[in-house]
Amino acid sequence: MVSLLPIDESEAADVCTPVAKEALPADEAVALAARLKALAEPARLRLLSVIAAHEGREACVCDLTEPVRLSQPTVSHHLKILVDAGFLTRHRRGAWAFYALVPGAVDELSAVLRTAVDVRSG
Amino acid sequence: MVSLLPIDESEAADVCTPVAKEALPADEAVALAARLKALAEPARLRLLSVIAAHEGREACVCDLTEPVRLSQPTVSHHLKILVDAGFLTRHRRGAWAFYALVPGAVDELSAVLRTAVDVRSG
DNA sequence: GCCACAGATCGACAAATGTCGATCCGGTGG
DNA sequence: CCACCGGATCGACATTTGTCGATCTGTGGC
Repeated sequence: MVSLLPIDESEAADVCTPVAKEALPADEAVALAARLKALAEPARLRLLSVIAAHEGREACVCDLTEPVRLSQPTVSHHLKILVDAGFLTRHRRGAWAFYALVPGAVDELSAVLRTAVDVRSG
Repeated sequence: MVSLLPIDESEAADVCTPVAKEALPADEAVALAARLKALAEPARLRLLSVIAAHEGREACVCDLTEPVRLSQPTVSHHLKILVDAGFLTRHRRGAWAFYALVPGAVDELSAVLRTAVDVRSG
């Protein structure tokens, strides 16, 4: 029903939505997917894990290239993505750049994920 | 330290690991990243959400193309990815293919994610 | 001032990913 | 049997993504 794929603009103004519960809005889906994309990479998961295992939950780049077996530019690239997504913070100490876990970031993401996608049997 | 990026095979046999806690093993990271990748896409998040909002937590493809505004082949493609990742099941009923949520899948993923990456302050 | 080193950025490149139209498959109903 | 409809698969294509070597930036020591 509803034809196949009209995508005509005439239905843009839907006064009353016949759908029972509205799904994830497109912009929310994009935002959530962006954060998930930051985690959906083996190297980045391992980077987070290595940092979490370090004392003080922080590490500099030179401590990270060897465990993940990647070049320094590649590690820097992944770290930037994790910082931009809010999972890490960066602060310089002397010549080194230290990356530290943002404490509740992963927890909060998984909570949002559950409420946005799964049961929500309200 | 440890030089820059040797990647020589001589250290493959590490009898005693000097690292305090071992990070995510590479294969585990790949497996977890694969499941996260399946969710890290706006269209797929919305598909899951639309299915979750349907009565009986299941829907056929014809009910899904319109909410996500994508062509039928693209929707089928995304659904296959979600099935392969274990978030949906597919079963035919007459001419239609019904996709249903796997109840605890997202919950379990977020639990694994937390324990694998985040605090684990043990 | 200059050199050495940690790290970021750039440019290039291969591989993976999202999207669609066209086509193929498989039930339903005439 | 044939037409039709829901859905899967295929082939093509543009975009994104991961990776690296080369280079730039910036900090500290001499």
